[in-house]
Amino acid sequence: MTSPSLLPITTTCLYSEKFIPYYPAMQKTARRSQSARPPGRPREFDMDTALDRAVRVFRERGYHATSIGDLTAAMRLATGSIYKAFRDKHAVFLAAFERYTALRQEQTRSAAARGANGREQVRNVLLSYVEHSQGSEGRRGCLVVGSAVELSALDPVVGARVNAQLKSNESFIAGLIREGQADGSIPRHVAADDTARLMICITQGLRVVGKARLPLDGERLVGVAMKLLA
Amino acid sequence: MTSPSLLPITTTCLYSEKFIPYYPAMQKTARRSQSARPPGRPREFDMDTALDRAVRVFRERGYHATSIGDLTAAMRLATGSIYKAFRDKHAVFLAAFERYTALRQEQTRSAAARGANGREQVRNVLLSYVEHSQGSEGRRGCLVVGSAVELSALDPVVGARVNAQLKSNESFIAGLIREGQADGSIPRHVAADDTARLMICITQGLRVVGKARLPLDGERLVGVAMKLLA
DNA sequence: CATAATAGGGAATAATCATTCCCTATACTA
DNA sequence: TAGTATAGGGAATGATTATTCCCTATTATG
Repeated sequence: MTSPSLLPITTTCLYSEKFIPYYPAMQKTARRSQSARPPGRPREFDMDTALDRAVRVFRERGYHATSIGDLTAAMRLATGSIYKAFRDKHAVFLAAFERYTALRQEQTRSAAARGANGREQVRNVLLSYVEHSQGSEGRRGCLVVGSAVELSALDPVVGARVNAQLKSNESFIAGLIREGQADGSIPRHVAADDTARLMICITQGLRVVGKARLPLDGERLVGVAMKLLA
Repeated sequence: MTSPSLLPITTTCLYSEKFIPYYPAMQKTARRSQSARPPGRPREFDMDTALDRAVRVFRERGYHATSIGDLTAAMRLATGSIYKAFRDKHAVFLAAFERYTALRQEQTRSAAARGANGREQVRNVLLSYVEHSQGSEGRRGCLVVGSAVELSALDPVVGARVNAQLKSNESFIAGLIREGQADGSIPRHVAADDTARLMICITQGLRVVGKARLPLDGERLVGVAMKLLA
């Protein structure tokens, strides 16, 4: 969100050597504009917008079925330009993954924030997941689930990222449960960690089921799921 | 299981024109051995064993990342032989999918059968899913989940199969819940269909989480999940 | 026993893919 | 204003892919 996405596409690969936090490009361009000559045609390119479009393609087609041609079309960047901004296809994917998780995390946190107490916050998170797993958005799929299934086992870099993301989501939910126990909206005897892990299974499962076009009724499903907090 | 897997690899593509139930090869070879001349070298090939090996590769690598080379190595069949037995890679995948779901269905039903009443049967099904989602078996992944995520959206044939499989699993669980309500082990007020759909989400989510190498404790997770039948 | 038919294999092919290379138009510097 | 560095583009490349084609060893039949 608060990222400097307006950047020129440099000659040396910008994104992802070891994939430093968000955009290592920042430091690089900053450093260059001091010491060396300024660039030729800085036609301010919105890399976040391009990445959003890459996210969309990767969500729909997965990693292997997405060709560089698909990416050039979606990102509106020529082949050479993609390879100047990213080391390779894998680096584009990693940047898209990072972008996707950042956006999703924000959506989930803000859904939680709309709840008055811990219980309501968990409920809102689950409802948000159902909504995102439904309809056209659901059919587009989740990049975390997609990466877990398609790449996790054979790509250690993606595997680690998926694992970290799931753990982060899980501890977020566990935190909400503990909040609920503190504010009295969730009984003390609820096992926060086990329940959070099961809820992560539910959220990830919702994405699978939504992608397979089974209809999902938020009120009904979450109504049943809230029994887990009884 | 009860399928005639010992078959020669015929000249005309055996499996999957429109993918007739299990092995259309049966009728074909039978018909030929009557009218025309008998074959050259019928070195009884166990196609089910070959398919099991294909299943393994597809589960580990997914569809797109599995090359014909991977399949020849795994199935111990030369390129030409694969293309004599199947129309194309897609047909191999469909046959592997069918084989996988048949085996899994059997495992799930027999897990359920070990329960004394409806409640115990649901419990056993969930426990069975956790076990299969764990460890090396879990990391190998589920072909239904993999197909849902990687192919469902763009491949209508696979999409329909995945959808049907999920619905079948769901109605199996709904049936168990209703049995439990009949035998008194599950309260009447439990919404069978909604609960079954949520449980399908749990099972599919377990496969995602298991593939991402999060540890899964069967007793704890299922213990929490059984609250859904309260 | 000779013959014909074909199962199974693997080299050849054609398409597609990721990646590299180089060109051109631009805009800042000197 | 002339010079130059380079952003962005797109053709060329080499690797990999799915698929086809054809060869060979085998065996039931006449």
